[in-house]
Amino acid sequence: MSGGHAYRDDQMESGSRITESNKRKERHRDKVHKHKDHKKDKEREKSKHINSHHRDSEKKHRDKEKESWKHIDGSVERHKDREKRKEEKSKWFGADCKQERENGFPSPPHIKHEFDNNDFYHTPKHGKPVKRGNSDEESEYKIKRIKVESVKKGIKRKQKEEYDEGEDAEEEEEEDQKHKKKCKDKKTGDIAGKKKVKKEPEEKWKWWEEERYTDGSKWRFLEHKGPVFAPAYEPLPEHVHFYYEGKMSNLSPPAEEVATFFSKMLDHEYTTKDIFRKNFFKDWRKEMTSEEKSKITDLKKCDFSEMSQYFKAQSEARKQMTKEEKLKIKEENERILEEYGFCVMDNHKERIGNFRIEPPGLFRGRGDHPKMGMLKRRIRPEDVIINCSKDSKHPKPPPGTRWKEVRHDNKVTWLASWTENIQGSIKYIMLNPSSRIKGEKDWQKYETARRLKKCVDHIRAQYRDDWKSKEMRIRQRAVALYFIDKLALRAGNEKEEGETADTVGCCSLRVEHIKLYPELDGQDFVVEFDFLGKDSIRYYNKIPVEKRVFKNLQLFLENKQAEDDLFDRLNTSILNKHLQELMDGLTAKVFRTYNASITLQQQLKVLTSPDENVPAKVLSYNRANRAVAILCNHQRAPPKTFEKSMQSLQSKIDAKKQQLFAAKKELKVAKSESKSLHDEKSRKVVETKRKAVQRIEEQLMKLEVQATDREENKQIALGTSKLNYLDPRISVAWCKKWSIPVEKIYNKTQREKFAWAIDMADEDFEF
DNA sequence: GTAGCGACTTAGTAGCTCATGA
DNA sequence: TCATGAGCTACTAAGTCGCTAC
Repeated sequence: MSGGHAYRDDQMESGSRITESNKRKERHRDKVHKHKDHKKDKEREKSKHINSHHRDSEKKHRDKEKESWKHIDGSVERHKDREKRKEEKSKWFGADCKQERENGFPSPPHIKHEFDNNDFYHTPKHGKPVKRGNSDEESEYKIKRIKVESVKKGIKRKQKEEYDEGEDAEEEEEEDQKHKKKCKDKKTGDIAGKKKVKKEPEEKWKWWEEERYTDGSKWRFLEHKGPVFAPAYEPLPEHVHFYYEGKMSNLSPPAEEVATFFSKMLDHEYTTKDIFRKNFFKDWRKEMTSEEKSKITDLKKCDFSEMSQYFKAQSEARKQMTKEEKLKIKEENERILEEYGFCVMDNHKERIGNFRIEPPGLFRGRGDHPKMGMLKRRIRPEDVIINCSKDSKHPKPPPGTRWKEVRHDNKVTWLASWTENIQGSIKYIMLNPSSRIKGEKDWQKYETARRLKKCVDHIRAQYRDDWKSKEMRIRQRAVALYFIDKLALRAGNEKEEGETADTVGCCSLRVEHIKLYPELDGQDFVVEFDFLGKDSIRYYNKIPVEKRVFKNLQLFLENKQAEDDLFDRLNTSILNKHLQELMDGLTAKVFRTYNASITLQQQLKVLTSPDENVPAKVLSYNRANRAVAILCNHQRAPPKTFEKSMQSLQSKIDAKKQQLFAAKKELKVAKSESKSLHDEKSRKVVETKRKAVQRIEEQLMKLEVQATDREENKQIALGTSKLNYLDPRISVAWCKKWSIPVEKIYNKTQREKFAWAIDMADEDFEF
């Protein structure tokens, strides 16, 4: 890794989402001259040569890799299997429909038995031992498997640990009993099945051992129940009022609904912001009757406090609900999850990520978003496009409504979509990260990053060479790439002005975002970055760069105003096109993935010491993770209760220290007693006291480690890098190498997402 | 080449849940 | 049993990037 990725404590100190008005002058976005000499420009022969040479080796590698994919692809076999599946499907369609009702999905025939490898999803590695009885029993068992899986994935997700076998046997039995009631016959079969479920751990579908589609399609069969819509607006009770100029006023239901959105946010900083208030008021007025419009003309004269109090009381009442009431709500949510939270994709029941349509409300843009406070309108079935397979049972729209469209596009992964009214962008209903479709993509992402590892030295050599190019566009590209590589900056697409907050990435950096220091704090050629990145999170960093980079930056800044683009002859499209030429599938964001993962791997090697115990090793892991989070600038607002929780942890530590002191004293006394008495009883007392001291020391150490970890994590978010940038196989390999339970670093959801890595990585895995 | 769109990933946080300790 | 707070999940905004039409 060139240059290394320096930790930036100063950045963390000052880093925060910037909300101050970062107004800038009308930006000079005119890039008339940008790339005007592009056609005339030709790549230097040398660079061409390097490129072509590199491309050759890349291609070889690519072909090799494609081959390896092909190996598990087996497209010919897939074709055969498809035929087979057709037959099976028609056979199933003729089958009785009882099962439809029983498992809650209308087309169980398509749900693949987890043991069945006789389908177009062919499992080459392990022919699973399947006990097959007569056909009746088999179909019975199929239903059972599906039910058990759904119960585990859905209702019991939170209570059950996937590696815990025996613990939840009672609950499992209960669920099994429920299921037994649903299945209408064959007592013997049920009992046999029940025993089986109790004894065998859940069989997870190992999609990573199966074929992938190579024709660009994402699925063959897709069936789901459609999205869940936001509940209809419930008007306020009679005694809750809105006041205008101190006078009670009744609002029409549409106006009242929008008013409730504002009143619910009254305690939030948003409602103090001018843009928010202005946008809200403008959109609110659109919902008013003409009478209301003429009456309510000034937001300052509006009093929402009674409404606000009502919602607070409601929220409080929810908290005070009895156990039974809470349980009832929980059960209802579980029922909805069970009904709408899953789909059937290519014979497997898969969890949907977000099956609820976003409810109406006020838009909460981040940073200085010009559209904050605008009304996010209610989405109706008529706005929603459903995507499913032709041969599936299509989801039904709510009574009296219709879908905007039902389409059957298997080149995409979404199940439903609609266009939101704030930015006009499309929103999707997609699968959960634990699904095959997301997992495959994730795995592929890390494989691309690993390919970059093989050619990164060459790419670095080339961009260093390009710093000397005669062409400005090439120099700019090379310097930008250096920043993306060294500092893990995002690509930085251009954004439509006035539509979103003013944030930038590498390619869209402006002159005002950097400062050059020929010498600073004893270091030469320092560049200071200060800009708002994604989500308006501040990026602040002072970094010494190579002389040539520094000189180039000086050149790029010549004759430019603060609001001008630093890289005026570069955009993400040009950069990615160039990267694509260097390596197939290479884009700017691959560098982030690569540098994050390689940093984790290196840091784990450096920080893990073999003699440490498990908590200390986990602390080392978190520190390695933290190094990546700092590199990627993943910040968070310090938790509101941070100081308090640190204080309470510190008092626990103090108490433990006192306890240890006392225990040591007792041990000393016991030792001297034992010395004088020389009997078995006193020796036993010494042993007990010694063990007590040891136990307390361990407890103290755990607390201290916890405190260190928490303190270091104050403003850093580890989750984002863990979920999106760190190849999970590195973490799994580390766990295996040091015998750390994987549960120590991944929670249940994360283990589900990374099931592929947990299964496939051994301790020797190298990124 | 570029603007716009569509599909997807990446991102921080509000609010809920559940474990823990008094 | 209850209060508290840490951890987790759901939510949805905000990015990236490829494709298409002009």
